Order: sequence, then C-alpha cells, then structure tokens
Amino acid sequence: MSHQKIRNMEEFAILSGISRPTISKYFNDPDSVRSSTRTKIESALKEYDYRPNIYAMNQNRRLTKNIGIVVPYLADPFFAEIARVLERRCIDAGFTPTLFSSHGEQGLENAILDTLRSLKPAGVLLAPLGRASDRKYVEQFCRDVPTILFDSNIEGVGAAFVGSDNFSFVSQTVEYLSRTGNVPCFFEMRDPANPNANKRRHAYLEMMRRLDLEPHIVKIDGMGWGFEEIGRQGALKVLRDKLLPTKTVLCSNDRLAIGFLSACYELGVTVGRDEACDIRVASHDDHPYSRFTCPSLTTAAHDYESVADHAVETLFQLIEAGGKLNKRDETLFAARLIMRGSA
Amino acid sequence: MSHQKIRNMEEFAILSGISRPTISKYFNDPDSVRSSTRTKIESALKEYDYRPNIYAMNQNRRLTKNIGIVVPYLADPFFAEIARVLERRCIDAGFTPTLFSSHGEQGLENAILDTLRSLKPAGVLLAPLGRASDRKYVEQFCRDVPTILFDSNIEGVGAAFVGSDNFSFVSQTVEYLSRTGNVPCFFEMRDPANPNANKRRHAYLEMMRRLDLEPHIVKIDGMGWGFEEIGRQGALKVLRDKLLPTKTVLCSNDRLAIGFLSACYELGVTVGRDEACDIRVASHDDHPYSRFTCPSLTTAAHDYESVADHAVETLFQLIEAGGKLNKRDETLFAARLIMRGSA
DNA sequence: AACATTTATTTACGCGCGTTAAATTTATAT
DNA sequence: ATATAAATTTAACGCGCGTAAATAAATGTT
Repeated sequence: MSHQKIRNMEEFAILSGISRPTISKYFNDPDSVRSSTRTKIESALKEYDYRPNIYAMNQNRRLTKNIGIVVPYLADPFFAEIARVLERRCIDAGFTPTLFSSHGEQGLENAILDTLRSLKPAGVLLAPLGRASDRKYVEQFCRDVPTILFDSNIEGVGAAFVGSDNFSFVSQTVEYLSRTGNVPCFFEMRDPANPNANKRRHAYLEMMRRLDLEPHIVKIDGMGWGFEEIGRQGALKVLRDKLLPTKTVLCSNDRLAIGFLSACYELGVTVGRDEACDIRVASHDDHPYSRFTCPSLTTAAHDYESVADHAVETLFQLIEAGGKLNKRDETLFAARLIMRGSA
Repeated sequence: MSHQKIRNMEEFAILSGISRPTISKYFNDPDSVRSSTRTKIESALKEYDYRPNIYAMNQNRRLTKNIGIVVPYLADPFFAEIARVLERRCIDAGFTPTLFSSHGEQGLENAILDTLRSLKPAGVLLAPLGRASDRKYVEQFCRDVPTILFDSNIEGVGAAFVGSDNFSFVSQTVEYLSRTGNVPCFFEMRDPANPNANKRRHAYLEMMRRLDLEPHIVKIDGMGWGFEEIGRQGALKVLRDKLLPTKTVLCSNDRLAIGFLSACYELGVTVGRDEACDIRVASHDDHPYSRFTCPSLTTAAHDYESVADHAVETLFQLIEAGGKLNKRDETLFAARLIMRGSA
C-alpha cells in the first residue's frame, strides 16, 4: 500500500528507480517502454499509487487522450444507452471519455462545442441536434477538431458519419405490415427536429410506391423533445376525430408510439395483430421501454453495438491518421425487425 | 470578429491594454475587477475571442471550478432528469459540471472517484450505488473531496445528504389506497440495491401498523438494474400462481410497476381504480414514463427541483466553507401524490 | 487639496509535466 | 566478441497560467 504521499513525477521516478522522461513515456503509452522497465514502474505504482497531474500532462500536449461524446438528449434512454456503449469502448482503448448532453438546445450544443475545443480532445463523437443545430458552428468545430458524427447526419460535416439505415428500418416494417394484411399509414411530427425522421418518411413513401400501395401520412403538431406527450396528444386528436386513414399505424419512432399506445388505451381502442383488435401499431428504434408497452411494441431495432463499435473504430482511425481521412464515409447499419404484440 | 489568433494570456493582455495578472483575476472571478476594466476586457474578448488554457489554469489552482456529478445509472430517466437539473444549476453558478455514470458497477464507481480526485473538483454531487458501493472507498473519497450525497444515503459519509423522504412517499400512497377501499400489499425486489427500497418497506410496515391493517410483502427475485424486466417476470409469476395476497399492489418503485403493468396486460388482468377492474397498482417516483403506462400510473412524485436546488446550494455552502461543514445535515423532501388511472 | 483606500501594474517565480538532444547503457544480431 | 540497434539517462528548456510582493495609479473621503 501507499507508504508516503508523492507530490510529482520526479519523486515517483526516484522511488521507482526509473528516470522521469521514461516514466513520462510510460504514462503516454505503456507499450513504448521495455517490458522490464514497465514491470518496475507498475510494481512501484502498486506500492505508492501515484497518478500524474492531468492538468500538467495536457498542458503541453497538442493532443490529449480525451474523447468528447455529445448526444442531443440524454434523458432519452436511446441516447443514454448508446452513450454507455461508446463510453465503455473509449475507456477500453485507453481514452478518457467525457459525456455531454445538448438537452435539445442549440445554445447548449454550441457551448458544449466551445468547452470541447478547450479540452483539446483527441477526437469527438457527436450526435448533433439535427435541424436544430447551428450548422455553421458545428461545421467550423469539425474543421478544427477530429469529429465523427453519429445518429444524425449533417451532409458534408465531420470526418465520417455512422448511423442506422433508415430505409432498412422502414422497409422492413412496411413490408411486414402490408404482407400481413394491412396498409400502414405513417404517423409523425409535422416538424421533426431529427433528420432521420425525414429519411423515414421518404423511405415509407418509396416502399409504398414499390408495393403499389397508396401512402397516407398523418402529421401531428408539437415541438421539442417530449415525443411521448406529443404522440399521445396527436393520437387522441386523430382517434377522436377519426382521422386515421387506415387500420394500421406506423409511427416514425418508438417514443411517439409509446404516446400513441397510451392514447389508445385511454380511448379504449384495442391494439394488436389479432383481427378482433381495432388497430395495429408499429414503430422504429426498439426503445428500451418498447417491450413494456401495452401491448408490447412491434418495432425495428437499431444495431447499437455495431453503430457504437464502428463509430469508435472510425474515430480511432481518424486520430491515428492525424485528424484527416481521405474521404468522408457514411456507414449505415441495417435494422432488425422485432415482432411483438402491437402488430 | 476575431482579427488574429491569440496564443496566450500575455498576448491577450497586450491587445486588451490590461495587465496579465488582472486578466487572470478577471477569469477567476469577473466581479473582482473594477467595472471599467471589466468592460475593456469584455470588449476585447468580443473582438479577439480568446479562451484561457484550462489545463494551465487548473494546474496551480488549489481549487478548480469543476464540479463532478455522479449517478448510479444514467440510462434510468429519473437520474438523467435530475442530472440535467443539477448540471444547469452548476453552469448558472459559473462552475463546470462533468457528468459520470457508474452504470451500476462498483468497479466503475471507484474508477470514477479516482478520476474525480485527479480533476481536483471544487466539489462533488454523488448519488452512490448504495448497497453495491464500496463503502470504505466512498468514505475515503468524501474525506478528501468536498462531497454532497444525494438520492441514496450512506450513513455518516459525505458532508451532507439530500434526498426524498421515503416515509412521505409511502405514507401517502398507503393512506390513499386504504382510504379508497383497499388494503395494499408491497411489491419489491428481494435484494434491492438501493437503500431507499429498504426505507420504503419499513415505511409500508409502519403505516400498516398505524392503520391497524395486516401488512403483506411480496418479494420477487432478480438482480441488477433491469427493474422493468424484473418487475414483469415477478408479476407474471405472482399473477399466474395467484400469490397476490390482496387486490391492490403497491410497488416499491415505478420501474418495477412498469414491468408489473406490462405483465398484467399480457395476462389480461385489468388494472384500475374502478370496481370492475381486477386489481389496482400504485407506485413511487413519478418516473418520466409513468404517465404513459396503460393505465397511467398512480404514484408519488419526487420534488426533483427542490432536491436538485438544495443539493447544489449545500454544495456551494460547503465549497465556500472550505470543504467542511459543522454538522452533517440530512435533508429530505416530501412527495406529492399523483393520482392516475392505475389506482 | 491632502490623505486613505481600492485597484491595477510590474516583476518574478514556480507548478508538474512534455519534450528534445546528447550521452550512455542495455539488448540484439552477426 | 564485436558491431549495431534500441532503450534509458542526463540535462535543460518551455508551456500557460497562478500567485505574491512591491510599486504605481485611480478613486473616494474629508
């Protein structure tokens, strides 16, 4: 255990019998020193439990070992989940991730980017607000700091984009719903903040065209990130006024669907695949709560792990390449259809 | 706009016509300089957009402006929500909050405390894992770093505790349920990780004693932080085997209740206050999703704002007092009963 | 106007570590 | 054993800023 309090690297160097520059080298990359010295250092480390001053460490380094992770809304369990996986991967790779949430506010997103800039991170994993983002600001940031965008794409911004293939999501749900006997209408917010929402609408229209079915889009009002409440209010209105064009509803995302199901329950509208039920409801994302809705929600699942892995892998390549990649890759992962009770 | 790139405080001092030590003083506390100088600095700041190097800043400072916020599980929207409020308050007070999630793992909690130590934060807001915490480790940390515990108390650890009054939660739900005609049984995990769970059980027993009713506790198996699934499996078993001692179920927390309601739906057990319904279900926490369950969940709500405000206020007092308070206060906030469809 | 008080400037040192160049030791290959 | 390559040591400088002491200037008070 710790014999005495160590004040700095110099002291630790003396106690461990290794010169300070070598100790410094070790902390920068343990594999850069001979294994015999590494052993010595690590045994001394056990005995005296010294940790270098991170502020002094990072002061002169052009590149720190920090990685910034920014999500638009951390209270959304989807982002909490993917942030968790990203964090883990960064730690395992010897980096120090720091988590930020824009809380749906452009001003806060910009402030976070400012903070990140001064943290001199090796790289940043950024899920931008989307339409609510200050495009110029994000663009400038990405020019200065090695950044991978994920979840929500901004064309041409950042060194790469990693996300889910919205067409894969929608094509599978539309195909499944129509194959099993019903024509789905598409339920979404009028002004979705997230660009994925637009891609999903287009995918719906395209799929309906291919299947030679008539598309119906139901747009509901609402602003902000309280999707469940927006979905619920929208559904109450649509159901009460009998505005639903078909017996099958495909929600743009699970959070809207959670609100939709809540409204159905309240109005006594039965939901399920069964013929006896009034309507069917399906959605996209496989939100952590979608298996606990009533009925449980048929949805298309993100490949969380692959998105996280590939985003982190790409970032590491970017970092090793010195912050620039030859071309801006956009990698999209396919969805997995999850059939549950609601459709 | 920015005319030229500024390398350090010296350069900025020259350009702004103010000496470097004064600039330094300004960044440490803008109110510590005369208003005329402050104006000069701030107009120069507009023009050249300089930001001091935070690493160099914090290197020699005994106390940084950092505040660590640690929650046990960020994917739980309750913690995401309270973290959001805490973050906001810290920023408004001129601090730089950094958010950490222990992800339910003791090892990670300890690692976070290590990281925090080297961040030399002015203070820390810590919601410990609870029973899963490494008590000695947390205790030692709290001796070294000014720390306020919240949500989950560890007796005698930290400078203060701020949380919710579990008796207030349970007394209101029990009183309401029994007053409206039913005797509630208490539904909980066999080995709850969170100390609040134990307090709630005791509160239930105490309330039943006061009301001269026979208490019934239903304990279900399950480990970890997947409360909804644990609640669902437990409910399926209890309902199928007809182990429910009463027609009214009071869940220890909303996440268990969400699982419980999901099981009810699956088994065709009707839930609600109405006489025609099979059972009533109530719970505690006012989880962000509890209004969207089917039926919506009757529950007791945390006073998020007050808990967050008071935790932050206490931390600021602690910081100003130099890291030590006279006595260790434990502040508990009362719950607010929210009557919805499930009971 | 004379004095006291607050605020700013000048000067200078040090924090803890990154980093570099040259000198030296140690390991590996021939 | 010798030549060569690789790793470590020694010595020294600088990063950007905090901070302290002495001095000067601005402001407030009577």
